[in-house]
Amino acid sequence: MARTREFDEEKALDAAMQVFWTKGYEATSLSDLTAEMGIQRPSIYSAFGDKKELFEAALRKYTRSHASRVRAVLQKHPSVRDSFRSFFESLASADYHQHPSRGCFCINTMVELAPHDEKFEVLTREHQMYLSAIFQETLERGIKTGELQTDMNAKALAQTLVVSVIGLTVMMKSRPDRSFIDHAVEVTLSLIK
Amino acid sequence: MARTREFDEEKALDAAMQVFWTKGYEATSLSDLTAEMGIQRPSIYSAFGDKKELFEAALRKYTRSHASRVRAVLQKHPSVRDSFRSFFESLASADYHQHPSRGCFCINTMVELAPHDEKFEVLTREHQMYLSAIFQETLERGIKTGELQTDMNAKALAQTLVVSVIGLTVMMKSRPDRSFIDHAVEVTLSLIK
DNA sequence: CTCTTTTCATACTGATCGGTACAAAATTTC
DNA sequence: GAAATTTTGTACCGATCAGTATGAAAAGAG
Repeated sequence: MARTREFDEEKALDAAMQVFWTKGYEATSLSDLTAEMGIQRPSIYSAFGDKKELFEAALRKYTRSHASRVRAVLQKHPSVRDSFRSFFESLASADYHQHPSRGCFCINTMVELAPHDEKFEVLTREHQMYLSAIFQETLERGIKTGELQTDMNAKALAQTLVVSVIGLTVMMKSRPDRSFIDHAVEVTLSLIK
Repeated sequence: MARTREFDEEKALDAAMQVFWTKGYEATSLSDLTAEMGIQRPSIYSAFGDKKELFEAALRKYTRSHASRVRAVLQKHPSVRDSFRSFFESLASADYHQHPSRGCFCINTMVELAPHDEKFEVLTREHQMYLSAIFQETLERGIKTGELQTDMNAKALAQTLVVSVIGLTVMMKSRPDRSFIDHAVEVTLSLIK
């Protein structure tokens, strides 16, 4: 047939994800992208479409891998409480000493694009709903094993935990004292009874 | 002396605040600003400095008025619990049926600029700390009047409530079911014992 | 009224934006 | 090998970006 593609599409998309994650959509230029992806503009357009489509592909890649990482952490401990503690503590310490604080790509997109673009409103909402469902399943596992109170509202608590994760992730971008985050985590975990 | 300024500086700054609040820093152009502020570019530069300085002035105006609105709501009811309920419910319903969801200007800035610009990291952090202090004072008032348990950690709970406010505000940008927000508010309020 | 000083509107700057036309390079099929 | 087809690098497109030079308009001071 013809010439074969010289670059690895997955590696290029991953590089694009890193740039968009770090700088956001508007602040990322095509020149930033070609530099980090290691390919030229026409290759980007032929492989991924325009800037918005590339961003969408990058975000989808992120949410997929993020969801599977969260699932893994929540299944790491037999105790549901330990799982959530481990989840919140990794969240708090992960980006704490890295600059700039990239936070969560999906949350960043909720703030920057969701209000002005329905596609991203839906995409980000679906990811949060998925996280909420994972949290709920985990809580229900705890109820079944007898670790958690049988009369708790697993759905409502799962939704609250999603809100807390978002709040913590965003709050960390302003670099408050470590104790601020630790207190909030501690109080939030106290909801899991 | 000389010619007097024809525009109202406060009104112009307020218009700039609305634009930046709605569109963010990067997505707002000087042309957007001149159109909404009703003045020409040289007037902006002579009165406020460059785009970043104007943004900073707009954010400072926002945080001042936001802080006083929050203070007012938290003092509206004799009962601290009622005050927080009223605060969270106004938060949940305020922007619920407006498009686009502007959320909170300070939170938007935490996501867009704080990670890349220390000035805004500090500015947004200070505002969150101030909110946390208001929350804490309100909780301590409740302890004094006997409405709340005397052994509660007012500081830790105030910080948790700040995190919840941020989480709720950002979550609403993806327009989840109303019940999602209501559940999270209900569970969060249950922390105020 | 004249002079001085500041604000204003217009129009422009170089730089950068997202996106593409085009032709050389490369690879498979025949 | 030659032809066909796709990718690649370069170089460019018009549009828009943030910011400014310039001179006219306006208003107080003498």
